[in-house]
Amino acid sequence: MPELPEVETVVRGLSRHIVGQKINHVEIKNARSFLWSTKVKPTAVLGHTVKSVSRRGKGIIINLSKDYSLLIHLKMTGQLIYIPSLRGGKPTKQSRLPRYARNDKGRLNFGHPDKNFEEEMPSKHTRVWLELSKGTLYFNDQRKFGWVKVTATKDIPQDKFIKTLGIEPFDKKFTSAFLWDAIQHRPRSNIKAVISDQKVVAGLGNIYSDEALFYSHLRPTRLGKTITKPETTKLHSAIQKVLRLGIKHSGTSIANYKDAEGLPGNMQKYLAVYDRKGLPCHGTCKGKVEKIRLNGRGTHFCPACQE
DNA sequence: TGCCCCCTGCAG
DNA sequence: CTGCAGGGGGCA
Repeated sequence: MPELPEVETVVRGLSRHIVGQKINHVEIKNARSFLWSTKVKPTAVLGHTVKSVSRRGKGIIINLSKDYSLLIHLKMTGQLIYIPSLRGGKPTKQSRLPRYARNDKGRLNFGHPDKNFEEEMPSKHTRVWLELSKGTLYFNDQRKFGWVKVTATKDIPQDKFIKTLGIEPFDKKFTSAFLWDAIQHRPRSNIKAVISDQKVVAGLGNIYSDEALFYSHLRPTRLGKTITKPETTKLHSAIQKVLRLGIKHSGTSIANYKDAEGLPGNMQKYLAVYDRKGLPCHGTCKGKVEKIRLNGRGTHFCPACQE
């Protein structure tokens, strides 16, 4: 369930490890996971070098030399994991990655709770992999919802996924006034639907929407037209607060999120309501977290302190 | 604007 | 074995 903090964590990890590396080979194990725009050939990326890695909403952009880019969406279960080439069972000097989770034998265990766990790469969920100069980048995706798309860099703004995205939550134009305006345009929608709409603000998914509403003391079911200006101001800062917290803790690993080094995030330990059904609210209200279904999504809130 | 679909794995 | 997990596209 990668949302903005998880995607940002992956992007930062990839930036550290794959920039400057050349793409030598692309292996496609699941055809539907690999797409290309009509203007480019799927082989266009071969022989090109990674210039930078960035993020737009929940989308990942790997910018290549010769003005090509890879646009990647992890959707629900996608992972982008970089493994350096091994020489004699040890990482080469230039590809050493001390942050990798290792088991007792010093083998990579991908942050698995079982110390002896060793996952094969490619795994049965690897849909695409890119062989780079010093290692391999694996795109794993259990549920096959995600994709890797080859595009010309100049066409990215017109890409059908990118062009629908709203404002970045850390853009200085994302103000409380902007959010107020968006809410006024959706008076009959519940507030959770507004803030998790990627066309409004890009990056909040189910987890961080529930968390932001908790910190702003707003019940997810509240209709847009009932939200006041002071509440909007609180919501605006809560959105930035929960996203920053998520990034600080390297994202939330509840199902299968892993960062670019195969390590899980820690944000699940700091969630106030998400995945805490029936547990006591962290506030002083003595309420218990409730879980309801809203907009077809599991929705968590504290009935005592969210009005 | 809300609901179904795309998929797979896992909890109940 | 059923239903749920939920990002986002597409459709009525």
